[in-house]
Amino acid sequence: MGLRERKKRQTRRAIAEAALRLFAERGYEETTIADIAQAADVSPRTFFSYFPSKEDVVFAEIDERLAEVREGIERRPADETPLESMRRIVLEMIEAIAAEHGEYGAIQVQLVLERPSLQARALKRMNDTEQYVVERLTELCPAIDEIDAVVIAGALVGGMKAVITHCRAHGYTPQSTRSAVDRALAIVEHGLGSVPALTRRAAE
Amino acid sequence: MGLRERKKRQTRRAIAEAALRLFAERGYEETTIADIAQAADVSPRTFFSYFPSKEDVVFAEIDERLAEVREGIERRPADETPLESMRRIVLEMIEAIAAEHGEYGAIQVQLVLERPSLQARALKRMNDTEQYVVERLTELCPAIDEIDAVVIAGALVGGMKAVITHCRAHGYTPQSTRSAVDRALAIVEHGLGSVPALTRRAAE
DNA sequence: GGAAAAATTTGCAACGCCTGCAACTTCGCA
DNA sequence: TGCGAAGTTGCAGGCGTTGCAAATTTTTCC
Repeated sequence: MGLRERKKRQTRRAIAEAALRLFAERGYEETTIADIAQAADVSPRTFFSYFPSKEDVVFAEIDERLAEVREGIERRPADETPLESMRRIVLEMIEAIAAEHGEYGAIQVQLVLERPSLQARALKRMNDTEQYVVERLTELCPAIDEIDAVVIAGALVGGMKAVITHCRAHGYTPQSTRSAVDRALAIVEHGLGSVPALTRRAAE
Repeated sequence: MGLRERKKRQTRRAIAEAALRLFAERGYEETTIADIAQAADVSPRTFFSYFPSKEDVVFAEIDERLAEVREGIERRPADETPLESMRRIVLEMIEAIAAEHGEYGAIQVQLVLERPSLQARALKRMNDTEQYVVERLTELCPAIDEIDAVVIAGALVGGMKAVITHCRAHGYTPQSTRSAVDRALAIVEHGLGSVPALTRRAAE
């Protein structure tokens, strides 16, 4: 790797760290691109040659992690059922998303939970990985109905998103988060009909 | 209703229609707030006293419709199981979301499918109605576990969102969309394990 | 080692969204 | 008819974002 590439990586990192630090210190809206650029020792214009927008810098880390996970997912033992494979894939992704990365993980989570616009962006990303799940799914079972694949991915990702967000927002410990995820997977796999409270009549 | 209120309603409508017409004619990004204001015969500044942002004008109609649905939902016969009630609620909401409203319905859908930022906003709204589903659910079954409620809402809304988006993007007819929704509900209710293709081993 | 070529950074100007503010107009009510 | 409330408007300005061309740095090749 040449000097050029090394420097670019370094600059990218400097910008991201400066941005997250400032966001933590004085808030997201209160930090301008100019502030970030100054803190990272680059020109404001350069910021945009590394990140397409101010919002993207918040998701840079998690995106890298997700990309790694996707690469690792390509090779899976072929002797498990598609359902088992999907469970694995989902768990690995959750691991990547839910783990606190570096020292700024908590800040990123807090920012996303607080700012509606960041939340929207996060949901968009979630939606994009849902597309990925559809592709992986149709690859695992080529005979599957298109609608089925779409629905399964939607319900799976939707359910997982819901638990994780809930656990995050309510300060669950990693352990309780994990057991909540297990519970969520079970519900999605066995159906809403398997939840007793749902099929009991309200009369009492 | 006094003159004042009537005029406001009228102005709001004028702005929304002008905006959607211009979006359709020359594109979303190609239309500025100034253009919309001029077409609606108000000052640019006034636009923002009716809609908080340019994006919101795209969702104004659907938001109104959803609000109506929510009001109608409050009163449900108490002799059905929560699961049945949820199905009704979901179907009514889908009806509201999926139907083409007025002459601009198709344009709104197209805009949202095309523009990533609008897609993100749409997902955020979806997420908000998911919160509503959680509330309604815990109301229907007060004894339900918190996590269960969150997961169920997430899977339900996630699955529905996935089918509808897919049908929309692929130009399904209303009939085939409806049957796809039924299929989706069945999958979510009975669980992914009920889909044969998923539990068959890949070996053949 | 040095010059040409390629990639990167930078400053500049501009556009468009959005907001706060203060003046102005319109409406409702007594 | 006049007063207060509500709504509209213009203005000034901040901020994110982009295109462009000049300046700088890195690579490549002689």
